[in-house]
Amino acid sequence: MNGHGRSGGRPTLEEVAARAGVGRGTVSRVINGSSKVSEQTKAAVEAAVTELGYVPNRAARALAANRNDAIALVIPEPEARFFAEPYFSEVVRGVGAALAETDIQLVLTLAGSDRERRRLAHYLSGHRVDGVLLVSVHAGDPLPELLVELGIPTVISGRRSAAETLPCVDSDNLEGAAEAVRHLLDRGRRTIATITGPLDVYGARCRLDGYRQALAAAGRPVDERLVAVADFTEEGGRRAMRELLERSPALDAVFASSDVMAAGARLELRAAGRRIPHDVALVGFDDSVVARHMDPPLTSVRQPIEEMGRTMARMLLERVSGGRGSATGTGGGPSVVLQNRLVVRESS
Amino acid sequence: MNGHGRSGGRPTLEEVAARAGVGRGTVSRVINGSSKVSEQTKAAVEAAVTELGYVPNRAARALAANRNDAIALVIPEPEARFFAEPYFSEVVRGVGAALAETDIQLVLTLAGSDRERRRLAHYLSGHRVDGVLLVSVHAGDPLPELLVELGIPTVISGRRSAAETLPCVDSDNLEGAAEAVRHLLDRGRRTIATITGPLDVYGARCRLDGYRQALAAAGRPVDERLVAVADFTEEGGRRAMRELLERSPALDAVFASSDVMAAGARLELRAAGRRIPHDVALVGFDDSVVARHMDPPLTSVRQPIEEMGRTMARMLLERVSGGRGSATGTGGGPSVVLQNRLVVRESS
DNA sequence: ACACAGTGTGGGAGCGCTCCCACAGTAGTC
DNA sequence: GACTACTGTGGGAGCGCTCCCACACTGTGT
Repeated sequence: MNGHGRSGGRPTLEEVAARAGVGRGTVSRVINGSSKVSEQTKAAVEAAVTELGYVPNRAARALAANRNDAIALVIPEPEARFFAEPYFSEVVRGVGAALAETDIQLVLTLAGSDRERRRLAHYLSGHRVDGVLLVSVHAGDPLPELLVELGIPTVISGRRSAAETLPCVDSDNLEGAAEAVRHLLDRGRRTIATITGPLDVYGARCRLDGYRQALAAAGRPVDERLVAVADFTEEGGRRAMRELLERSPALDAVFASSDVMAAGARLELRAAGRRIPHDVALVGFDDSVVARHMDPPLTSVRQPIEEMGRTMARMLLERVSGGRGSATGTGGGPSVVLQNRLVVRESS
Repeated sequence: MNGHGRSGGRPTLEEVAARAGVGRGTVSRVINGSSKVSEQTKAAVEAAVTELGYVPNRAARALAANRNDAIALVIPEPEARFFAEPYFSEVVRGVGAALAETDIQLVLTLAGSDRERRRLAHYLSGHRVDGVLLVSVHAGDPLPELLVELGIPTVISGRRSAAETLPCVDSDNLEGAAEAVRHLLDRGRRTIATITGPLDVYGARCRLDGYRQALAAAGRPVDERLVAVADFTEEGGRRAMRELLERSPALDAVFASSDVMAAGARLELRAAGRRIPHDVALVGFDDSVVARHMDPPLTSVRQPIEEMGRTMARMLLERVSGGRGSATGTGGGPSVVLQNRLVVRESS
């Protein structure tokens, strides 16, 4: 095509500038949509860009501007759970939607094992992303602190405690659980058990509190033998259900803190010869695909997960770009709580 | 905090060099594990690196070396299918495993809609990845050609036709399907229908061929009314099953080209009052989680999907780094075909 | 006439690295 | 003792951007 120098290579800013008959700075301004450029020059530059098929070199941009145009979605779970739990797919979708309009890349990071966690920490300390979305954080997790130390803007989903310092998006777990229990009471159930998530997850604890409060509000005593702690897995739900049946054979309803655990519970109930909902009513949490496909279809508390993902991403973007001007950094910020909704199906 | 200059910043190569009392070049050599550096200097540099907590700046490296240390896994499917179809999770796992040892980042790209495809094409022409893994390519897809044009090393999974030009990893679809059908014949089934994937997917066509060949080999005529084309979705499988039942009410076995379609078929069979496997035997393909959790558990052809992912990644890495030395580029390369295995469960 | 604030614009400096050329040192050869 | 042939090493030159300062030019007010 052309003689010397570059030839095969992709066009650079400088070449676009030459073509448009302007300076490098001007092209950069046009590309970044910023400040004052006359309509005329702008048009000329844009023409040159299309003619040459110019695409900015991301590495150069990152180096010069000291940013990465990338954020990480960190999911501290093993791969298996990531795919098994539809929760994550919705988060990813929401985050993706919020990012679609921007030129920001999403880096998905699973870190289930300790080894992977270390790799991740190393990766993050390389400052290769401008911000981090942290999903499903357990209580003792050192990751959030690390991020604060590194000064990387972070938004987490699900506060770690009542006094969360990081900006955070949550659903109203307590009220959602309470609604589920009220629904069971309304249906005339008398002995309502619950299967909780791991209690070092704040959200799981809130759901348990919702269960307790709803019972208390209805003037029912809370029998601790009706509470079984599990771990959000199907197998855990199964084990918990077995325990519950042993301890309180007379139960006639179960509120599980996740659909997947409800699926486990269902298997165990069926094995024990209990019919759903005739003998035992079952309610889950998440309203995931699992819920709709269960037999019978599962009543479940629907979290606006996708919206949560979208909100998180938007909050993070604001901090990332806001942080450049103001000195906001990682500092504590607003928290958003979204409402849940009970979806009633045949299992209750 | 500070007015100008570095101070707050992360350590640079130069600082490490100063600390170790060597030159920039030497540090670079140590970091990249390359060529001749005396043991002594090497140790000094490594000490400086740990003391300073040095982590290379990836953007600078990418800019200078003209590479990205990132490859893309492109999945031309909408998000919903990506999560619904366990196939992809296994691919991701395999690819992840192969990349775990390297310092190469995996960029996951879903491109279901046309709009997303265009974004992807634009992204790729920005040369932001060193190579591309292409999964589930349809016949008329322009993406592979684009990649060849851009000179980006590519490995695809599932050849597009018998005469695939790109390096490619495949499972033996034909033989897998044939084995499934032989198994049904062995069980004494006489009227075996099949639900295929979209026939512009070469692998789907191979499975259909396997079905035909197995029947032919057993001296059975192939009745075209026993073949229904679907699209790898549950709903598609359902529709296909309905068709089949209408056209050939006497069928006593179904081979579905994917587990998800088999799940759809099962719903429809059940709705029609056919018992599985008593009235109709059912076999799927993929041996995904769905298969194990179905009621009754589904006999299925197990593809070594994770291994396929691993193999693809390894092939790509070889081309990416090999391509730097030799002039290999994107050119045609070896293709690998892995064996499948029938997993027999209660549905047949 | 002068100063003075605006608006566009060009281009230098520099981001942190890799590449590679030049050169010192050491060792082997005539 | 001067030659070549290494092996390590230092550091210049860029990679393609963004940032920002300097410099036209235009106006407006005195």
